[in-house]
Amino acid sequence: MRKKVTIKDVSKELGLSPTTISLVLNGKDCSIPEATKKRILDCVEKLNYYPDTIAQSLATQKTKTIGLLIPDITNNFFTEYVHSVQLKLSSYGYDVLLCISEDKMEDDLKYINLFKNRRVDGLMLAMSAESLQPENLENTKKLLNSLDIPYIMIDRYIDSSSPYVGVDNETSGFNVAKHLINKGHKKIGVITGPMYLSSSINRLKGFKKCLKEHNIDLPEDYIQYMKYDMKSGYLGAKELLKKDITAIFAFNDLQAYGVISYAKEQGIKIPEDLSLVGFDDLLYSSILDTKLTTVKQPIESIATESCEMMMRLINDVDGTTMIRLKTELIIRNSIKEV
Amino acid sequence: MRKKVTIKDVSKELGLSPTTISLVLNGKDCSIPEATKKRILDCVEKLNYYPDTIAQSLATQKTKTIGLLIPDITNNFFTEYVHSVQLKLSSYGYDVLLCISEDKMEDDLKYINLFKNRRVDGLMLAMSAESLQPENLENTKKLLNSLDIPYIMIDRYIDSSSPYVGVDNETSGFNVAKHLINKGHKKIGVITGPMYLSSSINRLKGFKKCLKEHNIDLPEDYIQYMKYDMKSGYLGAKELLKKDITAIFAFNDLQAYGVISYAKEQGIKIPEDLSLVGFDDLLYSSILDTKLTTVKQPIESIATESCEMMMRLINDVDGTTMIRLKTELIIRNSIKEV
DNA sequence: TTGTACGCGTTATCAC
DNA sequence: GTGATAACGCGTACAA
Repeated sequence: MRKKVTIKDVSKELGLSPTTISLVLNGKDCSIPEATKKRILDCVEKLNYYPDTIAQSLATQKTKTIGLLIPDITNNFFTEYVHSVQLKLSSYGYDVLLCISEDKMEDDLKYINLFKNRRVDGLMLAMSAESLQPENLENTKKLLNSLDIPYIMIDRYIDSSSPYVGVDNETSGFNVAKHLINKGHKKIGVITGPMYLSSSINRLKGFKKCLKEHNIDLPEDYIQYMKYDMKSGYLGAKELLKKDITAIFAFNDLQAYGVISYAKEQGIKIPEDLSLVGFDDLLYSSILDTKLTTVKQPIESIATESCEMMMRLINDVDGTTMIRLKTELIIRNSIKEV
Repeated sequence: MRKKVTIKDVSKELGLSPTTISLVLNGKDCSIPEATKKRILDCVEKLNYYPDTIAQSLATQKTKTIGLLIPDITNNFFTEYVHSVQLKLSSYGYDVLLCISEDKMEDDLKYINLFKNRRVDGLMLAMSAESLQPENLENTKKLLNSLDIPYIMIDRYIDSSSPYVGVDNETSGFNVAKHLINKGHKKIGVITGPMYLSSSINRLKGFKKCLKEHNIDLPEDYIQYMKYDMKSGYLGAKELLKKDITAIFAFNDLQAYGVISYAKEQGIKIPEDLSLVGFDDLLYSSILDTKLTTVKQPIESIATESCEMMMRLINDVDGTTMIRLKTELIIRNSIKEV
């Protein structure tokens, strides 16, 4: 194992002081002759010197690392987000430390502490559902406030005091309702996510608003309050299909897959017997036997916007800290006109 | 932003030397009175002191970080692996730096260099298909050999000179063939992955071996050499269904989904008109309309074994460096008896 | 049992 | 234009 080449080695080789070399390498070319500059660069190349990130971090107190916390890795919405973020941040010279909380508050805490210890320069957080429950909310807020690291919330937010990037869930919910109503549906069941997540709250809000505008009733038992996974979709469908509904709005695609699974089991055909809308537009939604009509989240834009916001926070430049992106209704063939 | 508490602060507060405190904190309790120990621990608690990871790293030359490189984040095989690894490593006190190569050799190179710069303590690599192509293999080997960091290959290997964890693909391929043959199939089409990936090579090898043992022919045009994604499955099915085959063995589940998609489009029923086997047992395979018979990779075991091997390499303890785990054939209903 | 002094590899400050 | 020197915060060998 060959020894690491340090700046001193370069210094000795050239008979120049480390300071000078450091200046050139970091582009702080106050007043160094081109000739010397070239000599340094050549020598660096020759010796294959590159600065030690650790030592750099200690000296500058910056790690060029961003902590990224997501609740669920089986949900492709988050994995695609992780990918885009990693790509984008790397173009800024930052790397990402990834942690997965499995929607447990305990892990949020554990990993945020880990990020603090690692002295990451910024945090991008999609907090666990548990941390956002009413009884834990105060503690979560306290935790975030005590952070001396810039952070932004992703996908789910607490309140306007924290920087946030996500989609306009209210309008999205509204648009789904509008589409279903246009197709003649009046008895629509809903499968929500956890109702302490802003995404669920707002999707439902927009949905209800549109129904109200059309004087359509939404009985409380048409709403199944569930979690954001496949099993919840299955169970929700089971309940809803006891009522005489003609359509289901699942608050994410995983749930919609669960609905499909239950319908299949019961010999209920989609869209002939039941219309279905999802949310997210995961990869699989386009290849299922019943191609799913769903709301597409602009994952790449979310990633781009959140990375740019992060850079703004880190570099202390002004700009908006609350971004809600538009979604797009992708119409496939899981909805029938009635 | 309050100042970080350093060991000196603790030292001053107590009137003890930093050395003593450091000793206690790192459990090197050679001979320190319980009383002093407690005083120190209490004070550390009170001041909320925790050591600076960066400074620690610089001093010890260890970062307690593992670089994890995967080719594709939309493939749930890898995401589930990432999750398990992160969990397992964190129990050893290690964190993971994640990079995704999108199967590009250029990115393998870029990220491995990044890992080197970051001075990670170890590398876990699922190299890109491109890096493993014959024409690039020499360069890839050279790159790996020049690494002065312990590394292991995941899922796909080069040769026995590199530590490796994966599954026994040959036996797996053999077992799929056996199952299909038992069900009466004789005309079986195959959709492979890139044939410079060990996984593909060995799956095909085992598959052919079993066919040969049963004196069953495998015409060259029953084999579609493709990539490990959904589109390849679609295209492969399109070709294969021009022949009079009764079954298809797709080398991963994503491809199988592609086959399903094409079959659906053509009104070909699975398993009535066509039998299908996949590989991986992704989450979705159990909920598709046609529940997929597939080979389950023990992802958690792969993660566990690879993390343990990593720890062995890092701590220089002996042990096997080549692990091939057993797979399990999950029989659902995508195969018909003929 | 405890303290001193130095090394880790940079960057930054301030003379020269 | 260039070069000492300190600082970053911790670990550790060695001395007391």
